[in-house]
Amino acid sequence: MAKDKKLVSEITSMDEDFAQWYTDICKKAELIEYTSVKGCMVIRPYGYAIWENMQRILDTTFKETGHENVCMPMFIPESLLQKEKDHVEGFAPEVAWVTHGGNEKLEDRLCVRPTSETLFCEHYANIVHSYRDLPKLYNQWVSVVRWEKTTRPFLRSREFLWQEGHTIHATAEEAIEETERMLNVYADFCEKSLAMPVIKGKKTESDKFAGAVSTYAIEALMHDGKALQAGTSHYFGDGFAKAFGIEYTDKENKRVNPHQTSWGVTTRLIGAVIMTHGDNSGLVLPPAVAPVQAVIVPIAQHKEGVLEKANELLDELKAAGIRVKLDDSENSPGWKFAEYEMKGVPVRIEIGPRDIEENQCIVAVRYNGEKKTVLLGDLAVYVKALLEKEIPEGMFNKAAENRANRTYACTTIEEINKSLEKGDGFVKAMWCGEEACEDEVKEKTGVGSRCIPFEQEQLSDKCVCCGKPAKCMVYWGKAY
RNA sequence: CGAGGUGUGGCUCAGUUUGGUAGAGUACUACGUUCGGGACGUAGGGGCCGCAGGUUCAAAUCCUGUCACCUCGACCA
Repeated sequence: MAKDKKLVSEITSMDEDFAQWYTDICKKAELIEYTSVKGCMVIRPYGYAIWENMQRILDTTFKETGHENVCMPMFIPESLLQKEKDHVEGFAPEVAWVTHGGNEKLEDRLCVRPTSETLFCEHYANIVHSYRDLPKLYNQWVSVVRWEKTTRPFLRSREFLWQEGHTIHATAEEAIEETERMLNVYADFCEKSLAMPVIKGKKTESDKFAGAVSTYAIEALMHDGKALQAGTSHYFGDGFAKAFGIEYTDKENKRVNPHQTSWGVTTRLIGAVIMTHGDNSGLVLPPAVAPVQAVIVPIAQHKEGVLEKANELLDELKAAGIRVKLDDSENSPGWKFAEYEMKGVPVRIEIGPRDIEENQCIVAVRYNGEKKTVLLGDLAVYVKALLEKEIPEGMFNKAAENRANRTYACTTIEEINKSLEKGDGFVKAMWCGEEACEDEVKEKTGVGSRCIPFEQEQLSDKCVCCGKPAKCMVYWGKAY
């Protein structure tokens, strides 16, 4: 077991050292390891277990909403990728190509999927013939490859794990409803399971997915005031259907094109959790996705009765359905405290000779550092309540407060610049809808449009940039 | 791709200016003492000093080339 776990930098000196703080946590909490494959990373067991928990929760919801899991090939022939013009233009600069099979050169080279719309389309074209075949609600858990120039663990790597949902519907209304429904699934997951507040909204024209009619997104604000897109949901209209020749016969015996959606979240969510909740001592995990929800640290474990009692507590908490671990290694208690704080374990239970005499133990909460003495008889119920209610709610409120402190409502460019002097964050400002203004705001202030939130506010009736009548309020922010 | 920086035990680095036995901290192994916030002692193992050439009696150190990685800028879940 490696023991040098101290964080090199601290979050208090946020601006310069934030990136260092972030990568330190990724490595020291044993989430990842770098490899000889540039821009890719090993997700280690502890990091992968977080992802598995996210998968389990989301997949359960997908099943409840009627989706079926499938698996498409990893390769897409160039000819297939070419069929939808906007789509190929958007993805071409960042796809990896397979040019040879063994020693033979391929006639139609294959790209390693950057996303699977084209494959799903080909499949739909084969199986959708009648209105009775619709809708089809699919999802797949796979990895995709995008040849990024600069990479960062979880936030941007060349290969990443994700879930991509793809659905096809008879009508536009149905498809739009699905797009919004899945965005809400993501938002609920982020807010309830990850304790991370998000803004739900629509992307501007310039920022939408390649080939989409409209793109919806959830945006979260990180510790350092930068915005992170945590999930997307796209409505495609019938554009892909036309390009791929997907048609069905409706009730009136007419041939028509169906309407499609796709939506996805990725292992980036792990990065979002780190940067939303992490602190100077390391990672802070929301209980719902923490691989270990509670750790028992015995004090003076060589003394009689300590390990026996610790094991009793272990069994009791396990029986209560808590993911609990007893660390009976030879490391000192202080070392163990620091170790599990680094790894973000939500609850720590200390049990030593003094406690055993008093029939109690100490329960420490990771996210706020609070320690309490709890009678052994009450422990399981107490910890269960912490994990299910108090900790997730407390973490959410803390994150929401940070976001509120870093959200600025502005009516002029000058005001935006002045606000940002206090630190990066979300800027709320009115917009006329013109791309020129969107670009100008970014150029003059450094913040780009993140989304047009569903929850609109009327901050003023003029565009923050050109002063012409405003169409909507936009969230602006710096991206990673 | 444009600019800057760094390559030395697993990790963090010193040593390079001025060439002369390969260093420290930490981690690792063993034994003993410890144990309520990253314990201590003793002993031990571990290096083609990024790679390839060159100069020299002698190169981690000087010269040439090369590769890799990191940070900052444009694109991106």
